[in-house]
Amino acid sequence: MFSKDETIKWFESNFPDLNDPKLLVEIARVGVVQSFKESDIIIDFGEAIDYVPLVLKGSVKISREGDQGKEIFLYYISSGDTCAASFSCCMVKKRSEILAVAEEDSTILMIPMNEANAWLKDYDSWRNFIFNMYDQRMFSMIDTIDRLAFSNLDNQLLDYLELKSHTLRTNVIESTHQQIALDLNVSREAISRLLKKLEINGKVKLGRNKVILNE
DNA sequence: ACATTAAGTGATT
DNA sequence: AATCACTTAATGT
Repeated sequence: MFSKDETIKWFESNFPDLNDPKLLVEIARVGVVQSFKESDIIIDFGEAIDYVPLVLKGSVKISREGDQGKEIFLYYISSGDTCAASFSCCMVKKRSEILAVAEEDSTILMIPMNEANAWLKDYDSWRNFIFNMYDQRMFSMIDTIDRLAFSNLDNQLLDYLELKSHTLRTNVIESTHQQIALDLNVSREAISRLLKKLEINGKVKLGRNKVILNE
C-alpha cells in the first residue's frame, strides 16, 4: 500500500484537472487505495456500488452482461479515469449493471459515494471532471458500437455507391452486383447480401442491374 | 417457350 | 468472408 502523501502526489500527476487544494484534502481524507491483480474482478454484476473508483495505475475493462450471460465490452478506463457507469449506479442506488475487471495489475482509489455525490455541488473541478468522464465514455462507446454494427465492407460499399452516385450525378447506379463485387475485391454473394441489408434499412432500392440510392 | 444472365440462399469451411 | 451448389427471377431472342 501507499502512504497518504504518496497517494496524493500520484493523484496530482494523474488527475491534473482536480487541482483544488481543498478537494485534494477531502480526497486524501476519505479515499481508500486498493490494489488489484490482473483479471481480478473489481465490481461484479448485481453488486451494490457504494464507491466511485478512480484509477491511479493500470487499466480496467468495463463490460455489460449480454443475452446469454455473454460479456459485451463497453470501454476501458485507465490512469486518470473513473467509471462513469459506477457513478450513475450510485446516484440511483441501483446494483451494478456492469462488470469491472482489472486488465492489468491496477491501483484504484475508492471514493465513498456519499462524498463523491456531495462534492458535485461543492467543487466545480470535481463536477467538471465527472461530466468530462461521461462525455468521453459516451464517445468511446459509440465508437465500439460502430465497429460492431458495421463491418468495414458496409462502409466501403456505401462509400462506393455514394461516390459513384455523386460523380454520375444520379442516384440510380446501373451496375450488377458482380461488377460492384469486382471493384471492391469481394465475392458477389457478399455484395448481394449487404445490398439486401441496406435495402431493408431503407438506404437503397434494388432492381435488376441497378441500385437506387435513397436520399 | 426457351436459354441466358443476374440475383438470392443455405451450407460448408 | 469465400466458395459452392442450387434456386428463383428477369430479360432477350
